[in-house]
Amino acid sequence: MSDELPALPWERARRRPGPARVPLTRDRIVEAAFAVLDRVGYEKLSMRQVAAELGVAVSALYAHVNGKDELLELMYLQMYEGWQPPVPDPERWQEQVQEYARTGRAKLHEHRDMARVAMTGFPFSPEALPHIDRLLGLFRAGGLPDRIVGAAGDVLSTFVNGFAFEESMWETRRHESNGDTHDQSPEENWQEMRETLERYFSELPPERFPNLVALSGIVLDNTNDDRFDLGVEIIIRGLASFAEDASPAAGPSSAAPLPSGEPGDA
Amino acid sequence: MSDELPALPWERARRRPGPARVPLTRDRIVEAAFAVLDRVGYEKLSMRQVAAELGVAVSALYAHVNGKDELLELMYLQMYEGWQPPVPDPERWQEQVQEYARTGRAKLHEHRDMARVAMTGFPFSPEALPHIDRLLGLFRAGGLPDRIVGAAGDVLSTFVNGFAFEESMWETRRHESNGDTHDQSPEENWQEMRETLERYFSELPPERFPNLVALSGIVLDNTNDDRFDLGVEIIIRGLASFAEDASPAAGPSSAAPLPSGEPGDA
DNA sequence: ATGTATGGTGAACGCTGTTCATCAACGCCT
DNA sequence: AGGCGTTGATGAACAGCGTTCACCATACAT
Repeated sequence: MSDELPALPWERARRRPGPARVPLTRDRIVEAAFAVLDRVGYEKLSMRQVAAELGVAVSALYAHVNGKDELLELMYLQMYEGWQPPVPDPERWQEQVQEYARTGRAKLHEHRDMARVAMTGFPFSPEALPHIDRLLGLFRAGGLPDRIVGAAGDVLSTFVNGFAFEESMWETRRHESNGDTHDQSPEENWQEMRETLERYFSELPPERFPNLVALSGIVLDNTNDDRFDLGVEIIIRGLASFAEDASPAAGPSSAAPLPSGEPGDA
Repeated sequence: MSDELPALPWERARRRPGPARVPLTRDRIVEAAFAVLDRVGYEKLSMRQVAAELGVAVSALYAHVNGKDELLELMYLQMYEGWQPPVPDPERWQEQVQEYARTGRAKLHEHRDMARVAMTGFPFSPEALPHIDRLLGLFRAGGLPDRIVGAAGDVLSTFVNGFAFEESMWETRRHESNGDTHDQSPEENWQEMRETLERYFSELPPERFPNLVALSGIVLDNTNDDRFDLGVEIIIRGLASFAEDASPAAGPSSAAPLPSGEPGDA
């Protein structure tokens, strides 16, 4: 972008002809991988496609990245980069958890099929340790007993990832059946799919599926965002019921003990 | 099994020589796929391996199964076959949910990497509708308001699948690093891995990861089963806090209204 | 100007899912 | 009994995948 000017004659001798060669780096590879992912989806994301995106031979990638697994993990890590759970405020820990979960899902929505990339990799990497530690700190600030805190992380992260994963599945299903009809916004498309599903459920034989037909209207009225928030709220209420102060489930908590005296930034 | 007797001479003319040819069926293919899965794991499960397991050409499979995706879905469905949520007992719905989740995980553990097969397929298939309907019935029997019931299914199934999925990931990691050391039982192996992890966490710099080191002992003392049960309990408590009778989180519930008058078997 | 190291190239290997023309065996009908 | 049609397995092929390796061109240091 900065080399578009015609090269001066004496520079000709120093610069090689053709477009200026930007060096290949891990970051550029990851960036290209995201571009390919957004364009073709997880299933067709391949080393060759990434190389093509960069105008480079496949084998060149392997000088910077150990393999496809590592590339996927790099994407996963880059997604988390710069995102940290908030510094715990014991008065507001429930809202903080809600918001944490919401932006977690939002991050997974930043790129197509990102939830599937996240599921691919090994769940534990050293780079994620600060993140995990702060999340645990958030739960401890809520007054949860230590033996609950670990399970809290399990439940919450499983839900966020799993929910986004299912959304990703619906999305690719939509792509498969819809072909290339770009005439609708994604929102309209979701809406149409919800209506189709609602009709399908409501036309089910009520004697065989009494609960499905009874719930078809209520459940499918909700947007995905509402369903997600509700799920998180269920989890938070369950957690709150273990909190060592009182104020279990109902109403906003008033105060929580054990702020676990952690400084804001280590 | 019934054709092992030496063939009578006049039968020789009718039966073709060599081993009696059992016809290829979907069920036999799925069975072979499970055998391959258990032996080599999800990553190396391929159509060719399944065909080899049956002593058959790859292309023969495609006469009975539409493709690999369908085969995986058949495996997924077969896993659920004959498993139904219990008929709801409003007095005991919380224990029923616990038990339901437990046997769900157990089913996913019946075959290696089964959780990954489950994640692969599309989450909704008509064959699973009775199962889902009964699960929803269980939640409704607990007195949960309708708008919660759908989210309840989300949270619970996401946790069960996600938890088993992570276990599967740890398992394949163990296989990769361990190579072929069959000298330990899986239990000892898990134990050893837990100890390694606990040591790793406890040796982390406490000023950077105060919560991780503080929790390293407590969390890792628990077996996977305990962590799973605890997660389910968190979810159940969260659900119970929405129940329309009283008795929210603490203590065993005494009675629940709205049995939703559903007959045991349609 | 020569040498050397860094890093991209292209071809190859072995694997994958899937398709297709071929062909053998079986039951049925005359 | 003999021919025929159908069913269903076969093997070869195609396109694509992840990964490796000998080669080579460029850029810098001597």
